[in-house]
Amino acid sequence: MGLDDRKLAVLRAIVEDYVATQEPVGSKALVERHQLGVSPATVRNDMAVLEEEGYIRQPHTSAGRVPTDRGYRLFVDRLSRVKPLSPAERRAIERFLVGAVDLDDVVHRTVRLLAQLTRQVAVVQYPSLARSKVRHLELVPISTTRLMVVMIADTGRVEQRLVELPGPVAVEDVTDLRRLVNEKLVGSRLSDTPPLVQALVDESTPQLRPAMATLSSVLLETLVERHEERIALAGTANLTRGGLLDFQGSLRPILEALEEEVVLLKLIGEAEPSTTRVLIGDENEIDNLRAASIVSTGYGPGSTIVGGLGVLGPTRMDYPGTIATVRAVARYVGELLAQN
Amino acid sequence: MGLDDRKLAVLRAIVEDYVATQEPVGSKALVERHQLGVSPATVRNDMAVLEEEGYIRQPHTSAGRVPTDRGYRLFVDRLSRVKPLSPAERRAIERFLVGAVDLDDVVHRTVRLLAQLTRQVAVVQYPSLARSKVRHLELVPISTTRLMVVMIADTGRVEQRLVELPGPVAVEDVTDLRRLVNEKLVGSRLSDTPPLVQALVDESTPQLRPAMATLSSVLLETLVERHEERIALAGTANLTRGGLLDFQGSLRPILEALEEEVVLLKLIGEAEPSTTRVLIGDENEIDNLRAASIVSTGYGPGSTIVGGLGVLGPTRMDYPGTIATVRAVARYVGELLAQN
DNA sequence: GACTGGCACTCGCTACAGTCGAGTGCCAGA
DNA sequence: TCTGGCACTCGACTGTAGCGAGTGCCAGTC
Repeated sequence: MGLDDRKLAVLRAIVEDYVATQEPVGSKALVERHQLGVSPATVRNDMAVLEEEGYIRQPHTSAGRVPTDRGYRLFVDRLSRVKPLSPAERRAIERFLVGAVDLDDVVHRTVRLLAQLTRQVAVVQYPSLARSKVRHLELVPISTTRLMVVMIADTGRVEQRLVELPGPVAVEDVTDLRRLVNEKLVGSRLSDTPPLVQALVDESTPQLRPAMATLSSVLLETLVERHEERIALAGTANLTRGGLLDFQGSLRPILEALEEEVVLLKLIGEAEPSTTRVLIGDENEIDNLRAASIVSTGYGPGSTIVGGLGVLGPTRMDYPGTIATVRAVARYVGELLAQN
Repeated sequence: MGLDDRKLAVLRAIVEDYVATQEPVGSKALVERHQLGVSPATVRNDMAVLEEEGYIRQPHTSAGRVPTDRGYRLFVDRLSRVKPLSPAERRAIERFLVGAVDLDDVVHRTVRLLAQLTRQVAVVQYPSLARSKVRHLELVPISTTRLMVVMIADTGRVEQRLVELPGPVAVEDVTDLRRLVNEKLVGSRLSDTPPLVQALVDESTPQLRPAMATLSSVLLETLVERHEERIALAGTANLTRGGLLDFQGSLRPILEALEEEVVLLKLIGEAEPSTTRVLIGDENEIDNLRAASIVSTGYGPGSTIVGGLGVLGPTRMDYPGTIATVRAVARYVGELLAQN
């Protein structure tokens, strides 16, 4: 029941042709377009086996074959090598590199670039706060009882939050607070801060304690507990390529899923170093995305990972090309971040 | 050739029925469902006139009538009154009010609320920087030659930008810079700052001048010239309601337009006080949105306007209901902003 | 003069039958 | 083990026919 080399070649040919033409592929067309060295009849026999094993299926009798999710999986794992990028793509990536002024700018450029190169929906997670270190905390008095706290992370992310103090606080006290939190927190990972933040409250003078208590609880709440993840999205219009054949006629579930940040984070936010994750159709845990595939990876300066990025498209997707592009973009973004 | 009352009533009935059923409406069905007090034949004559005048049209001979963009326009201008909100809607809006911690939070909640209530695509512009006043400018040294400048506006918006200085600057000099820019700029409208910023450079000591020059050019460039407008979007999945009948079969142009911030800003960002703007189909200047209508208005604390919000949907839209909802949401958001 | 009922006509939609052809499974033979 | 041949399946397409919603027009009525 093992699949011999020719059967694998047949599967590969089916996947490639189907991805290219979007039409079920038959035995005759297959031998014409690929040098398989055997007759259509033989290919048919191979196809019968592949179908039995669940790698391909027939939309209906007397139609060609179409890869199943399982077929794509085998293709990705064993039958394809990563395509080298074209010079044009390489240039496009480099061109986008220059002139980014800002983390926001970098993320937006990246997500658009990714959408454009892969012609799919692109998703980029902002550097995760949980994986960032505090570079600076700024406290800006808005009124006597209100403070704007601005956190600048080493990844370039800036988050702010309004803090409603329990009572009025003098300007000099704000200065003290600022000094204290910076002394204690700068340089530490946000995910490691809870004990430090607690210590801050404990060590405060009685005068500062109430303010420090609210401040620290806000810090914990916004920056650590429900860690403010952010996401950028682009290329949704690419979903309409290939008419209504992909995604079985309705974009609705896909569009709904794309609006849920939580869902997207789950998909691209769980990146591991230097791996590219490919989720094909059913492998996906989100019901709305059963008709889609996701290719994602982590990015970050050097070999550390601060966030994820990836693309989403129909299961009928050019996996080798997409994987190559996603990896390349992630690497470039990493370099860009390392420069700062 | 003026339209008498009954003809207007017929038009109104056609619009209402078509919006409700999404099907061309015929003379017989019309007299059955509305108390017009005349026979189908009479209605047919009226329809013929309405068609001649360009308010309705027939998709094909022997089909019912469908309103044209011009018909909708007449309906909106003269035949509909703003629907009062249902208690449920009112409650929904109020419920969303409480618990917003942040400008970001407010904007996101608003856009989701709007999408949910109108069942259309919702767009909310962040308070425009051009219409905000500077509340505070913070300069945070990132390295000796790099400064993070954080601007906090009175509307709650916070923008940051990395500044690459021409040479190293001492910490005390940063303190001076900070004091100077705040003294000069706090309280002023961003759109009015260019001369002030120029003055800042002129009045600087020779020691500070190079740094101040770069700083001020960055300020001008990011905050004034290409005034960093931001936009939030929600409810794209609502585009798929009504199958493919709306938007003549393809969502692509719509989705493309929605990705262009510039386009959206043009649509909802040009708000005038206390007016609700309705753009119907062709009236729209963006080609991609010829099949869509936009209902938008301005919002802001009190009677001032700091940004725009609105929804986008098919021309076949419940205008009275949508207008009411958009207005109500804008008013509530304004109140919310006034509290801060 | 305005409205109405009646009538012939239009034309999209659906159902049905027939044809075509791509593609298959199977089998006997090399 | 592969191949050529053959019968079979079934979706896609075409053409025809009947149905019915809806129209425009006209003669008649109030």
